[in-house]
Amino acid sequence: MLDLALLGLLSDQPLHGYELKKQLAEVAGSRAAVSFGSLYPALGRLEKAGLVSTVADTPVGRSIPMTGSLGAEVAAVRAHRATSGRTRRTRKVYAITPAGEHRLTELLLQPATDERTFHLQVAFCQHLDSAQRLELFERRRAELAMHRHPSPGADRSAAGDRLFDRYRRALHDREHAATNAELSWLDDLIAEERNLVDEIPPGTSSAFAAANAQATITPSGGTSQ
Amino acid sequence: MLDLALLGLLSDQPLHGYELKKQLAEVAGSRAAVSFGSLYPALGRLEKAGLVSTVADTPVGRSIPMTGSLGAEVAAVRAHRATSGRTRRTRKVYAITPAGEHRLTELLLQPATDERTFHLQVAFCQHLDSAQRLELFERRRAELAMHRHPSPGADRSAAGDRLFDRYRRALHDREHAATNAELSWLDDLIAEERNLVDEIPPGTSSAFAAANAQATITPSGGTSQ
DNA sequence: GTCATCATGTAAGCCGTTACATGATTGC
DNA sequence: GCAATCATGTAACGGCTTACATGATGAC
Repeated sequence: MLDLALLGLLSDQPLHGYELKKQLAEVAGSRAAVSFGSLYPALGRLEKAGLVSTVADTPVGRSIPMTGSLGAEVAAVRAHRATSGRTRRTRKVYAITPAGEHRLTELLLQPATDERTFHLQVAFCQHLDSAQRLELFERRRAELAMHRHPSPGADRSAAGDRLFDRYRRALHDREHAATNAELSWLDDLIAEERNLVDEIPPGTSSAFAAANAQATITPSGGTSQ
Repeated sequence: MLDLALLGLLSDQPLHGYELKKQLAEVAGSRAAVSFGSLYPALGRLEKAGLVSTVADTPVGRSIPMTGSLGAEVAAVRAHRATSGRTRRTRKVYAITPAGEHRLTELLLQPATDERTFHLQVAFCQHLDSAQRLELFERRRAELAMHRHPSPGADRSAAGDRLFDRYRRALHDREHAATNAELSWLDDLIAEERNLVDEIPPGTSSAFAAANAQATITPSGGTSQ
């Protein structure tokens, strides 16, 4: 899980440990927060495995909106020089390596064991192509639909029935509603992804696909752009 | 987390390990499933601590609806004798002790570290009185409301903005919706609990309170309101 | 007599945590 | 100078998992 989070974050831009922790909480919600005690050893491990490498010290702060395929380190360094002349020797800035990118793709495709991992996979699924994303979403959907609780009113007598008090019933009903909400969220994602696949004939360059993905946004609740 | 689950389950009725695992998955959803590798050592630990004790072997299956204050072990043994003459020597049936009940109450009142624990606390909160339940629900509500994500449309520029792609936006929006859903679920629970407190003047016997809690049930059909 | 299920346990290991230790930079 | 924050790390430990080992019971 940590590897996925770290590699995913670093595939956006090079970062140092402290900043990684902050951005992780931001991207994946406070529930995915990790402690330094696991973060730094993990970075060391990833570096030893050749999946990330330390680059020149670069304060990241508010980065440039990432204009395109421009080498991320270069951009970051440039931003630094422009912003302040200070050097911060104590920071170790990590960047993802090609091997790391490869590993990231593996981690994104690998069936998620838990909710948090799936969450992270979605957060970084921009690195996949539409077909792979569809697989990701649909696998999750199948998983959810499988061990779905029976609906609130149904068949109280079946299944041993540990639901003999109001609180367990409330819990059970809420669980059911939450699952349904996630299912329809997934259905939306899947439907949109299918549209992308239809609009972009196979073989089209990923640059075009990426641009398209940015443009095609659902008008929902103020998420206009 | 395991202790809470085990003590909670055993406070309903005596059970052996294998059965505990099954019922745990049932009550708390498949996400709370534990493996034998942690279950049995945990039971051993609880026994050594005097929070549970082994009782005579009792096949539990469909237990009697737990008529009241009747000693649970006695009931279970009686059920056994009536159902079949077989003895299953290999099972170790555990029952909760008074010390265990006390510990259970502690665990139910202790601020939940994670979602799963809160889930379990609700599942077993029948053992608390209304005031304590209210505290439980309201603490959770405060927690949720605190690090609540900003609403979907709001203030894109703030907060460093790691939300530059549609998938992260979708994730973020869903998170927001899920939090709101849980908040209103909690509000319902809290409102109902307040009604109970109002209906039952302080000082009333807990037996009456329990009967009342059983009787005042929302007409299902979901969390309408 | 053999297979599936029920039933209990141990050992090794993974993945994360908290607590501790250290030091640089910035603002007052 | 002093405190708050930034920044990196280590050590000990906790809780849960998988894999392994064992054996009883019941169905066919």
